[in-house]
Amino acid sequence: MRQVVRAYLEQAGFRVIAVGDGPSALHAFRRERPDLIVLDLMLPGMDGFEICRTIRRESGVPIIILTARVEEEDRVVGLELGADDYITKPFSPRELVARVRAVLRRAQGEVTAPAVIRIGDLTIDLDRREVRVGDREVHLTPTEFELLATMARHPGRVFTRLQLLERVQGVAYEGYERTIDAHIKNLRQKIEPDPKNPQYVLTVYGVGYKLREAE
Amino acid sequence: MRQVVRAYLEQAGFRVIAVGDGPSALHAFRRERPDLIVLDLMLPGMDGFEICRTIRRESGVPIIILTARVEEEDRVVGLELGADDYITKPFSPRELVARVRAVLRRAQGEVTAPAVIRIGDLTIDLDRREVRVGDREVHLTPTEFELLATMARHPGRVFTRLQLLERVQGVAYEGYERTIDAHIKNLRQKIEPDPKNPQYVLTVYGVGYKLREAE
DNA sequence: CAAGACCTTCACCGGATCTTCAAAAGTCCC
DNA sequence: GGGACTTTTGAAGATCCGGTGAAGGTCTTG
Repeated sequence: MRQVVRAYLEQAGFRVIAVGDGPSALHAFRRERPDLIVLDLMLPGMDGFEICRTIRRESGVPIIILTARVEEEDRVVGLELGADDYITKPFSPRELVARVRAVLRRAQGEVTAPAVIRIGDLTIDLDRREVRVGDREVHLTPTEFELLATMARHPGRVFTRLQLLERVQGVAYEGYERTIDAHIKNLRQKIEPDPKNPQYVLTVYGVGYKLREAE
Repeated sequence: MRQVVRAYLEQAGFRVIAVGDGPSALHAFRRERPDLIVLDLMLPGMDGFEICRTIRRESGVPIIILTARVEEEDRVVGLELGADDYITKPFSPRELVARVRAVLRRAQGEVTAPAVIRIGDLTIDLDRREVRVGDREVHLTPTEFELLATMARHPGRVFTRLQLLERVQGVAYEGYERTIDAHIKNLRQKIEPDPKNPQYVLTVYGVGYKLREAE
């Protein structure tokens, strides 16, 4: 079994260290600091879950549990102990390799999404909540940022004041539509080179506002 | 089916948007920017793999494929298209929830790469759980360390109090969001040269906190 | 089992931000 | 060019938000 897994993973280009019991596994983990661990729960010498727990206490290394235990309970426990994936035997070696790749892909940095929108000189980073004009960072209030971000997710599309209000203060919007105007004004002061002649936040007369599209 | 999945995920504390066909899925994805997508391959109106591929072109959002197709070939293709996990029917809802958590855990934070993070004079060793300012070691409580470590895994990214709370006391968070403020205050006392003018742990007004990026 | 460490909650304060209004300026269409 | 309507703008008062210190509760550890 161990040899099959090793062979397939090496075939796929990975360097593999294989050991045959729990204590050896812990020891090898501490010595080698692998990029990923495939852990068979049925190792002699130590409860598999216990090994998983111990490793998790010491490190965030990706762990794929491989086992004959098919009980739902075991799967849930394994995943909640911090395993990244849980594969039951019999399994396809090709699938194992694909799962190893998927977990590594995610674990080695492929973080969720850049989430950066660029329009002309304007850069909007949704995760960081940062807005830059050229390379000058501008400070926006929460409402201003939310307004800009809302329009930036659909450049060119027109938003009515009501839509913007809802987005900005939640569905339970109530109150003066014109409040949006005030925020738009402040936003323009901050991001427009010439607030009198907006080139980013455009007015759609009689309807609302929209953000210019990237060219 | 959709309702079952929705019910379980909501029960687990997630906010769910459910749609019933391919084009709606793409549309909802673009509009809502979810943290994770559970994708049924058998949606009407569009090939499931095609949807997966399209989303992957636009974003690194975590995707879990859910399907009745049990062929090894399909699994491998799904995972290689960039899916993070592949679950076949019939599946246990509890397992689905556990897998959603596992993928999110990995995607949202726990990047394995660097165990030591340096930001200015601040050094955070995740494996050793040690923090130094300059070469003075500072003692942090478990909660303080967890807070700092969470933000340090994504310097610059903004975390809401709720996200931090969840991370610090597990998914079953409950209680006062502003508890976080107290920990932040204590953390600042320990690591900031001038706690009144933080240069590491920054407040994002109306949203939460973030850690300064390394320059 | 008791001391100490740690966590949670609360209420108050000052500052940041939001809302509202009315006047001024602009736009549209005949 | 003019009337009706819409948007812009500045300012002021109201509101919201984060920082803080203290008090009490809970968990850990010897």
